[in-house]
Amino acid sequence: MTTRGIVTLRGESELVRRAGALLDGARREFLCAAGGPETWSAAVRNIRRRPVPGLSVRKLYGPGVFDEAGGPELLARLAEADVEIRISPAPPAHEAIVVDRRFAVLAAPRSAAGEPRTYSIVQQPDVVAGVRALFETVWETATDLATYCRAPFPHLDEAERAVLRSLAAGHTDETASRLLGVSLRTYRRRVAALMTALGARSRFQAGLRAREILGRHPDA
Amino acid sequence: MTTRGIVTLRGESELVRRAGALLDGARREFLCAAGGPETWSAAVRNIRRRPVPGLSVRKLYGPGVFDEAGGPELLARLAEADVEIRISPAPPAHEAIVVDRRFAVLAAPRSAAGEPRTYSIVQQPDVVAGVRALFETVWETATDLATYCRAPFPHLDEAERAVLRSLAAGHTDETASRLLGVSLRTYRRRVAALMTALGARSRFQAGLRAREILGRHPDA
DNA sequence: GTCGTCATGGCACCAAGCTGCCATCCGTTG
DNA sequence: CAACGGATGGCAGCTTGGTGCCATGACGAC
Repeated sequence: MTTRGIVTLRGESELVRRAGALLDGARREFLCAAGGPETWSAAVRNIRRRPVPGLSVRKLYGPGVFDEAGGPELLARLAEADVEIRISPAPPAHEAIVVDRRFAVLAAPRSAAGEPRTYSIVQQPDVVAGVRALFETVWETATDLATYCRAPFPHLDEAERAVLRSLAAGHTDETASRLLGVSLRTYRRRVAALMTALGARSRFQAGLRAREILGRHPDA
Repeated sequence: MTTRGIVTLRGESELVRRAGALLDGARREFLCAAGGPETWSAAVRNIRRRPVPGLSVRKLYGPGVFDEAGGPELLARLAEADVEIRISPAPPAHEAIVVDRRFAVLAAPRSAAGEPRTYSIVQQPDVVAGVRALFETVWETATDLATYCRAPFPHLDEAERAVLRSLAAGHTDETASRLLGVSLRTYRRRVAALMTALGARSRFQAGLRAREILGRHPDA
């Protein structure tokens, strides 16, 4: 049995001061998961500005990035800088960074007002590998930014979700409309509206997009 | 800045001996991510046998569980024991356990023959929360076992994936068949076969299922 | 060679889905 | 009250999808 340490830093300023060089030293891989653009303040975001040849940078966001101030701008800048970006319907609640499979930075939840947020840096190989593996798994099921931009996750109201559930259940329009207690015509109108909202040209595409939006549990 | 430790154990026997009681002490939540059933040997799996009232147990596997020996049996046993199970198309490459939001166990990759595998136990709150958040994100996009059992991810050959891509692209059957260089009749036949393989009753359902199987990148 | 099997493609027909048009029934506004 | 916008439902007609039937051609087994 061996023991190795975790370094916990208090506040972003300390993070930048003490880990900035570390983050900036990424050579092969830089993975970052966050809910929105505000996650790492400008100070943190500004480290790692210079492009590094051979460095693969991947950022994972929630659908909220676009809603927050500065989100679209940030994404545009990142996309230009050869950063791979994907959107996950369920954003990670805590931010995480993994660099070169060597270390991981994990952010604590936003703390009470005034209290500085803490950031923990791990170097232990099993832990870094474990965090990285989870990141990869989420990455695999997330949507590429370009795809997302073509048709961002729309906000669906309850009626629209009901239609979606009917479709997911595999009913014909006939039975689905009866189950929902509306006419066939209305049901079809709603399906059409839904497909427009999803930016889908076929019901198959609508199915694809629906799964992205709802996660895998449209019946929930 | 503070430092807190990680405990690394060598081999499952040491894990069971030293962390068995810890794992067994789960009171509220027990999360486990693994590629297949062989992940934790019988010794590890046997701890935590007694049902604990109020304890929520969630297990996340890859599609490989069913292929490995003992997989279906294990799942059947777990399902009976009120364990929530979901299947992710991209299984986590490293196993992870999070207990009561208090600590996480992360397994190293399978080591060379003879070498005991190592397991690292973390208690630092930020790290545990970070690992847990990533688990949750994967969980959200994974498929419930019951759903999966109704139609497990089939193995698709290249022709079938080509059809799938066409559908995902939103082409009509007419254009899709031309693009694939086959007749309309043949294309439709293939779509029908695909839907059967996917266990889908409508193209919408096929879309849902397709996304589950391919992750979110059918075009790749 | 002759089978049998299998994937293909053409044809036809039916079922399902899509949508334009119009009438109706709200609830709101003036 | 009338006027309006918005959601609804019925109808009709067109497009798309789904499938049974049969003919053809490729391939391997016999």
